[in-house]
Amino acid sequence: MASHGVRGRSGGRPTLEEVAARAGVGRGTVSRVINGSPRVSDATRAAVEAAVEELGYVPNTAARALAANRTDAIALVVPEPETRFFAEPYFSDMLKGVGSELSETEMQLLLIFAGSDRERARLAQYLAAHRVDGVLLVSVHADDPLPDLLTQLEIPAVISGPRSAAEPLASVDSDNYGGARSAVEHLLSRGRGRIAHITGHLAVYGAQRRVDGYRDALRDAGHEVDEGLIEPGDFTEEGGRRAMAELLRRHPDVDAVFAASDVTAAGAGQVLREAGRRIPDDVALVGYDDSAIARHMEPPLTSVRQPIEEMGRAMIDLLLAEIADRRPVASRGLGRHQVVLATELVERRSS
Amino acid sequence: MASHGVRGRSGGRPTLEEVAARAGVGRGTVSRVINGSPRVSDATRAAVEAAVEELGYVPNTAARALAANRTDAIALVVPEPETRFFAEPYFSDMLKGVGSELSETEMQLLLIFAGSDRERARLAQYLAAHRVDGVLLVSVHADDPLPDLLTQLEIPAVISGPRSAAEPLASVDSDNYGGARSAVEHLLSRGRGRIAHITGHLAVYGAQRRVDGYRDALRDAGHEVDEGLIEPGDFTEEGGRRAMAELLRRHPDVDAVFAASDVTAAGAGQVLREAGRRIPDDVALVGYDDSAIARHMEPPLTSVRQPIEEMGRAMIDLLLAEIADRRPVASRGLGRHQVVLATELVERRSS
DNA sequence: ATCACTTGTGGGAGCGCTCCCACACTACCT
DNA sequence: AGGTAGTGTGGGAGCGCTCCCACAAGTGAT
Repeated sequence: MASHGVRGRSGGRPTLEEVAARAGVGRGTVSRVINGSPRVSDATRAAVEAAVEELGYVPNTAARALAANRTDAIALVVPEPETRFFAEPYFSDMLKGVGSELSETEMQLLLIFAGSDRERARLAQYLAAHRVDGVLLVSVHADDPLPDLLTQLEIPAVISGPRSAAEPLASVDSDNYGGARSAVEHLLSRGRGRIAHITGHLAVYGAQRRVDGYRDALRDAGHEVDEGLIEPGDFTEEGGRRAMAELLRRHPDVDAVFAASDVTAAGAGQVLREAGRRIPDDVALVGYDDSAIARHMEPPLTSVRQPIEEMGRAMIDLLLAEIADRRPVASRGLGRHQVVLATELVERRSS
Repeated sequence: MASHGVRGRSGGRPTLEEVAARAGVGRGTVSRVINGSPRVSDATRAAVEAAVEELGYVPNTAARALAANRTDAIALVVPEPETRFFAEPYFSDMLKGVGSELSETEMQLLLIFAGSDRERARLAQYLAAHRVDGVLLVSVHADDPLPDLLTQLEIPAVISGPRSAAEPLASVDSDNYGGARSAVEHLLSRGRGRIAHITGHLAVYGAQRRVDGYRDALRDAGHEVDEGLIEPGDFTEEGGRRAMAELLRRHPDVDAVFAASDVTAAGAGQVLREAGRRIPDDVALVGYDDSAIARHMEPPLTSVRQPIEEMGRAMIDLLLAEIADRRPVASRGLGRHQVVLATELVERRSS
């Protein structure tokens, strides 16, 4: 029976109640000050803040989470193994943007890898326990069940790269269509007339939009689109090699190639060189992503850059808005839930 | 599949109490089953498990954290900016080891960067709120206040790379002394007699131990140690260049160099080449870390490899033990709190 | 003077768990 | 017969917050 009377006062960390006693106010008032409510007089606020300072009070997150039913944490879910995460600068930039935007807030960021089946099962459990207020989904494949799981659990989520034009989740993307256009227009302005396109994996919506941009750029410049010059790839280096070989076989007169990714362009470049074509003299080459590989290729690769860091920031903005919105459950307006950011063509010696 | 809505009062997630009602037992019994207590009869356990399944019950982490005063989360604190984190394979390997070991448990891993002052302030706040049960500290500088903060807050912590021989925190390290010895012994066995050492930053304990290993290997082989052949560096490439230039000036007869890191070795290699020395013909070169750069140098660099992934696993093991230990507060035995893992010399063409 | 607001404040009632004490029951001694 | 363990089990008492209702005191219109 003596066990509790002592414990609170002398023992561990100070509680709200102790701060209240010290400041000579009620528990509710301290809570209001801590949470920045405007309905507190200046004098009271000062008294409470002094007590907080003196006692070194730090709110107990668990208690807050339990009472308020929120966690003040969001997760960045990477449906890839750690290895790829570290290999691709995409994630590093994204994380930088997300981190910088989040540092303005009280929110905590969790990084969760869901590459293996086991990790995915763990993630599902984690989400079911509602241990985060929202989720950032990057690099999601079209058939991934994760987005639907999130919808079902009613967890706010933002996806980078919508899965289709009708993506129900809030999303942030770069302007794939415009980026592709700028690449093709650049090649046209350099006097190239037989411009081929090696696509990305066409199950990815962004890859489709790049094809659309390619077609429209040609059409608007008065060229007719030769569908034979569009060769399907899959974003990989090997895919680039295969597609380029096929293009050279069917269309030996090709004088420019726009590849849907830098690594694809790298693969295409190898095949071109092996076939004795000089870059850019015989065939101009343009990639996409402006990754490190673009700068290190020989010759350095012209490429379409996406503002990845900015995309990370935009995702956070959307997600925080979504989380704040979740009170009026009915009013899920289809407002500004899709953000598209402009790309930029970085010209180098390959074109 | 039928989620709930029948028994649940107002549509939220099922609670312990609801599971108890469904299984026809008391709240305490369900808690015991959930937490794997052995003091439950098989029949009761089965009934509870069935109810959990039917209701799709998932424990509320916040409530658990509040009642039990633990979070089931640990943090991996990286006192570096994100950029370096991604640049160095060290962290990637470490994270892999940590993640794999942790996936056996219910623990959640948080990745926290504390490169800037602002991030550090945030981290301090975070730790003061006791939002994690323990902390993994990697790549800590000797004068970092973080370890002491953790001690003061009584948060279990494990450090990679002790700050001194008297490191009070539990620590995991690779055998810097033995690694250095093996490098020097290898050079001796290749018939080299004038072996120089470019050190790491000597404020780092591990760098000192490598110097010790260098000295003892020579001494034990019957050579006398020429202190002039020990040139201070700082783990960087530029430091390697500077130190090598100095060595060549003072000791033109040097026929082997053991550098405290691969990048240092790379810097030294440049200077050697510029001075017209061939590697390994005129001067043999050995690095430390066995990083990607070692494989990509010309000629490929012999290097001492540290088992980083395994170090990550060992850190988790130590930390979990420390966390489990914290109940008998008095019995802070100075048991096996220091783990040292063996290194391995990877021989390549530079020696 | 009354009424109707507004502003600031105190504190009760939970949130969903874990901990632990009390209480059956059983089994096996004396 | 009574004692003395040991095993399962139920449920009270919190953990430290937020939410919200009640209420005092002030302000202005009637």
